[in-house]
Amino acid sequence: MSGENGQDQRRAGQEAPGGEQLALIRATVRKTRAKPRTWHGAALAEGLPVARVLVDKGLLHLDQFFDYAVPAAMDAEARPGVRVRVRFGARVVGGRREGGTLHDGFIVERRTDSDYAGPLAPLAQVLSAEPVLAPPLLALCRRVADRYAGALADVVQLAVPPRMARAERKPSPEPLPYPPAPEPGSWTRYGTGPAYLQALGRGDTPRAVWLALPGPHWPRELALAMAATLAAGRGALAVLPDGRSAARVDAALTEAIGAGHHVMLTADAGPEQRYQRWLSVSRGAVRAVIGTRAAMFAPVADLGLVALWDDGDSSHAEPHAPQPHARDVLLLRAREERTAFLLGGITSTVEGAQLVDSGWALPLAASRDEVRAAAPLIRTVGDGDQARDEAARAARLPSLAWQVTKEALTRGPVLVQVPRRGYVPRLACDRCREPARCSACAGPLELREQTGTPHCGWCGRPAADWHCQECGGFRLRAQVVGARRTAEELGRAFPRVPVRTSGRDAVLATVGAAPALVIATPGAEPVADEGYAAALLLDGWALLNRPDLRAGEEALRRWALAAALVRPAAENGTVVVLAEATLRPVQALVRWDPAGHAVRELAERAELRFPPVARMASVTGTPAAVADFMELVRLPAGTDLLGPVPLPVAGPSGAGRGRAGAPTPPPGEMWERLLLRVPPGAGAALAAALKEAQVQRVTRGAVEPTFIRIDPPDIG
DNA sequence: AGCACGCCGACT
DNA sequence: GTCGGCGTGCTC
Repeated sequence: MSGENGQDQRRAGQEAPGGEQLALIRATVRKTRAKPRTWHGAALAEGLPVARVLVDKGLLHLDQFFDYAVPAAMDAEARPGVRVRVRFGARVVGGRREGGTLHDGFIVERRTDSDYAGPLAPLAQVLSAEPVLAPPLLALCRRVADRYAGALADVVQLAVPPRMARAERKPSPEPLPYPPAPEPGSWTRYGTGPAYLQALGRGDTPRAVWLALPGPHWPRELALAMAATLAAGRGALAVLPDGRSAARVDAALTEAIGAGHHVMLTADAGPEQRYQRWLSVSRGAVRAVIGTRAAMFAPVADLGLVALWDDGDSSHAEPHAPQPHARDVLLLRAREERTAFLLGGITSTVEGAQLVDSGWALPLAASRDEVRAAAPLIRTVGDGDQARDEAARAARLPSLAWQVTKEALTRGPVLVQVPRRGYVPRLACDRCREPARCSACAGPLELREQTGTPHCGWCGRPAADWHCQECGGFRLRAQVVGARRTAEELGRAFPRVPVRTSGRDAVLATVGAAPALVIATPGAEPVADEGYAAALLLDGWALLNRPDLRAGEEALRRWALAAALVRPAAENGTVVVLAEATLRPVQALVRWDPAGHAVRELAERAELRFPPVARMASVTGTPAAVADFMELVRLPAGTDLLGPVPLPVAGPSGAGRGRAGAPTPPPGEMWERLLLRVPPGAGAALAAALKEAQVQRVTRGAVEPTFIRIDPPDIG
C-alpha cells in the first residue's frame, strides 16, 4: 500500500539510530520553509520553535512522538524533559481545528523544524519547569521498552513519579563533598573483596556476582561498596527486595559516611516525600539511592555502581506492563551507562550463575574456611526419619526438631519458618500424598478451623466422607501448615516461652536476644539482635513439590535466607530442615554451597534450552487471535515455537486475580499460549519482531487482543 | 483508545 | 427522500 509509506515518513519518534541521518537530510531539504505553520499564528519561540512530545496516554501503536509548536512565552521553560499539556486528537473543519482533549506529556527534544507535513498545534501549557524526563532517563526508558516489546509511555510511567507541586517548590539540599574512601571492613572475608572495593574507589567498573556469607554483615558490605563508589566521585544505586532490607542498608550507609549523601526511595515514605527525594536525585543534589524495585530507574547523575540484592526475590519483577525485572533493568544500565555491577545474595539465581559463566561478571565469594566459620550446622529430617519417629506422629514436630528447639531456647530465640500464612490451606492423602480434591468440582480441600471437616476452597462444600481418588486412602494430612497453627502447637509445647509471629500483614523487623519462638513465613523473618540459636524449616517437601522450574532454587533461597539469620555452628547455631537429605537443594543447604547449586541448575537449563540460556516470549489470546498474530509476525530465523497450549484456567476462588497485567480469559472463553524461543543473542530481534506485529494488529483494529510477554514467568 | 467520516437498510 | 449501522483511519 502506498499510504503506508507516507505514514512511515510522518512517524516522527521511531527513528532507529541510522534514521537520524535521514532526518537530518529531510531537515536540510526543508530549510526553505522559514517557520513551521501553526494554527493560531501566535508568536513562536525563535531558536527552536518545535517541541517533540511524548504523549502520556500511550496506546501501543501511538508509541511515537508528536511535534508541537512552542509559543514564544514558553520558550524558556519548554526544555527537554519537562511535563507539558497538549491538545490531542483535534479535527480540522474548514481550516480551523476543533475539539481535541488535553493530555499530559513530556518534551523529549527541542528542534528547529518538524518532519510532520501538516500544521503544528501549539503546546497548551508547560506544567512545570522541572526536567523530570531528561535525555538520559528517556534513553533508559526507551531501552527497557525495546527489551520488553513494550510501549515507551508505559515504561516512563514506571520511571517518573507523579508530580507533587509542593515538593517541586522545595529546594533540594546542596550536594555534599564526596566522602573519603572507606576501609574494606568485613569485605576482607572475601578473597577478592578488598580489590573489588579498590576498583570502585578508582572509578573503575568491576562487575561481580557476590555470594554473601550468612550472618548480619551484608548490609554494611553493600553500603561500603556504595561508599567506595561515592569516594571516587560517582553515583551509586542499590535496589533491594523490600523496605526492611533497604532500611538496613540505609542505616549501614549512614553509619559509614553520615547522612546526606543518599536517599531512600521506598514505598513507606508518602508520595510527596518520595517525590521530593526523587527530585533531589534528579537534580543531582544527592548522588546515591537505596530503594526498592521502582528505584531501579532512579536518575542518578554520573552513575558509577548499580547493585541488586537477592535477585531471586519475586518482588524484583515489576507487575505493571511491560513487567521489567530489576535485574535486567540494572544490567541494561550497567552496560549503557558503563557502571560497575554488583549482584549480591545469600544464594544465587541461575541468571547470576550465567553472568559468571559467560565471563561478564566475576564471582565474589568467600573461601570454604570463611563459609564454615559463618554458617550454622544444618541437620535434616526426611520423611523416612519421620515415619520411624513415634513422637512425630503425635505432635507435628519430629523429635530431632524438638530436642534442638528445647536446647536452643536456653540460649536465645528460635526461628520457625513456615511456608504460608493462614491455617491449613491444603490437604493431601496421608498415604500417597495426592492433593485432596473436592468430589464435586475438583477444587482443593482446605481446613479452616482447628476442628471440623475440611471444605472445598472453590465451591465451599464440606468433604466429610473424603477418600483418595488415587489410592483409596481415607486419611488426610496437612500439606502445608500455616503460621497460626504452628504457633499454637509450639506454644503448647513450650509453655514458658513467648511466641511471636511475623507474617505478610504484620512483619517484625527485629527480635531481641531473649529466648522466644519466632514463627515467620518466608521473607518475613525478623533479624535477631545476636542471631538465632536455632531455626526450624518446616514442610520442606511442600516447597519443593511445586511444579515450577525454579522450585529447587526457590526452596534453597528461602531456607538459606532463614538459616543465614542463625548463629554460626561454632556458637552452636543449628538449623533443622524437614526435607529429604538426598534432594539437591537440601544437599546444597547442608554443604552451604549455593554457587554449586546454581551452576548445576544452569547446566540443566542449558540442556533443556530453557531461560536464561535461551530467551523466551509468550503470545496469549484466543486461538484465532494467536493464529492471526503468528501469520503477521516475522520472527527471527531459528525461532522455536512451543505449543500452543490451552491457558490454565484460574479456579473460581483460587487464582482469580493473578498478578496485575497477567491476562486472564473471560469466563467461558478458552485462550491459549504460544511460547517462542530464540538463542540468547536473538532476544532483541525477537522483541522487535513481536512489537512490530503487535503494533500492526492493533493499528488494523484487531478485535481480539493478543498479549505479549517477554521472559514469561511460571513456565515448565 | 476516542472520534470522526463514510457508504448501505427501515422509517417520517 | 433521511437517520443511522459501526467499518476504516487519524490524531502533531
